[in-house]
Amino acid sequence: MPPSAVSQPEQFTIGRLAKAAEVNIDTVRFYERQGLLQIAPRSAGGYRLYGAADAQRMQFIRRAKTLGFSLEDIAELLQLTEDGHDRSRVKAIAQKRVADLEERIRELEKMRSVLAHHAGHCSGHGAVKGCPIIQALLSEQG
Amino acid sequence: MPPSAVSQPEQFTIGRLAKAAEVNIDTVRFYERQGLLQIAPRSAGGYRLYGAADAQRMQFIRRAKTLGFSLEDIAELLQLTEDGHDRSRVKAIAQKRVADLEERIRELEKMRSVLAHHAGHCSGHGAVKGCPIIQALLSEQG
DNA sequence: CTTGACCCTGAAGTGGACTCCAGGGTTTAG
DNA sequence: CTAAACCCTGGAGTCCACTTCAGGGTCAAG
Ligand SMILES: [Zn+2]
Ligand SMILES: [Zn+2]
Ligand SMILES: [Zn+2]
Ligand SMILES: [Zn+2]
Repeated sequence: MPPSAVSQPEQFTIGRLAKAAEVNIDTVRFYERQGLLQIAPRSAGGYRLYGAADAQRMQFIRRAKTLGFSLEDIAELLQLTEDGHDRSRVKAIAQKRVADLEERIRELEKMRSVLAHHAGHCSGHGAVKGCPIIQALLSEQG
Repeated sequence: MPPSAVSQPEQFTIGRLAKAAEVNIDTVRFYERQGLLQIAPRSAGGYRLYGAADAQRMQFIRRAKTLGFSLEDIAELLQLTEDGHDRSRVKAIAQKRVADLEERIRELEKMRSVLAHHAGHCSGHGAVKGCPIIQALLSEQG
C-alpha cells in the first residue's frame, strides 16, 4: 500500500487491451502481425503483456480508422511518430487522404443524383415494363 | 443478298460480347455463374453463343454498376424486368440505394472535414513531435 | 497441315480487414 | 482441486467482384 507509486507499470493482458479499445481480441493479434503494434513482451505463462502506451496506440489506430485511413497508411503514420521524421510526410499522407475522400464523395454524389432523378420519375406502381428506372438502365436515357 | 432481312439472329461468341461491354471475358462467365446472364446456347464446338439481348443485358449491368448497385441487387433488378412484376420493388431497391449512398456520403464528408481541419493546422515542416495531425490521432482533440 | 487466335473447364488466387476454429496451456476464484 | 475464464498457435474462412491458372479443345487463314 504505497501511497504514491510514481509510475506503476500497470500491465494487462490482451483481453483487457481489446476491451478497452473495443475491438475483437483477434484484431489485436492481427495488428501485431501487421506490424501496427510492437511485439508485446510475454508473461511467464506466455501471455502477451501490454501497457498504457499500447492502449494509446490502439486509440491512435481507432481514430485513424474513423478517418478512413488504410492499415497500411496507419502503419506508416505510427512509424513516423516513432523516429525523428519530418512532418512533411504526415501532411502529405493526410492531404492524399483528403483528396481521395473528395474524389470518392464526388463519385457517390454523381450516383446519388442520377439515381434519385430516375427514382423521381417512377410512380412506384404498375408493371415494370415502362418503369423509368428500368428504362434508364436498359438504354442511356434521362 | 436479301435486301431486307427482318431479323437476322446475329450471333457472336463470348469474346465479342466481352469486348462490346468492355469487360474481361472471364467476367462474362462469372456473371453467368452468378445468374446475371442466362445460360447461353452453345455452338457445335461448345462455344457460348450470344445475341443482341445479351449485349443489352451487359449494358444494363454496366449502367447499374456505375450507380453502385451490388451484383445481388442487379440480379434482382434483371429478374424484375423478366416476369410480370410490379414497379414497387424496383423503386424500393432504388430508394434503398439512394439512402445508402446518402449515408455513405455523410460519413465521408465527416471524415473529410475533420481531416482537412487537422491538415490545415499542420505547417508541413519540422519534427513530427507536436504535429497537429499526429496530436489529433494521439488524443481526441480538434 | 500448321499456326495462332479463340474458346472450354474447374479450381485457386486476389485484396483488405478482419474473424473463427481446433486443440491445446494458464490463471484465478471458490 | 476443480471449474471457469482466459490465453496460446497456425491455419482456414468471410465478403465481394472479379482474375488467373493449368491443361486442354476449336476454328479460320495461309
Ligand atoms: Zn419505376
Ligand atoms: Zn428525367
Ligand atoms: Zn503536421
Ligand atoms: Zn482546430
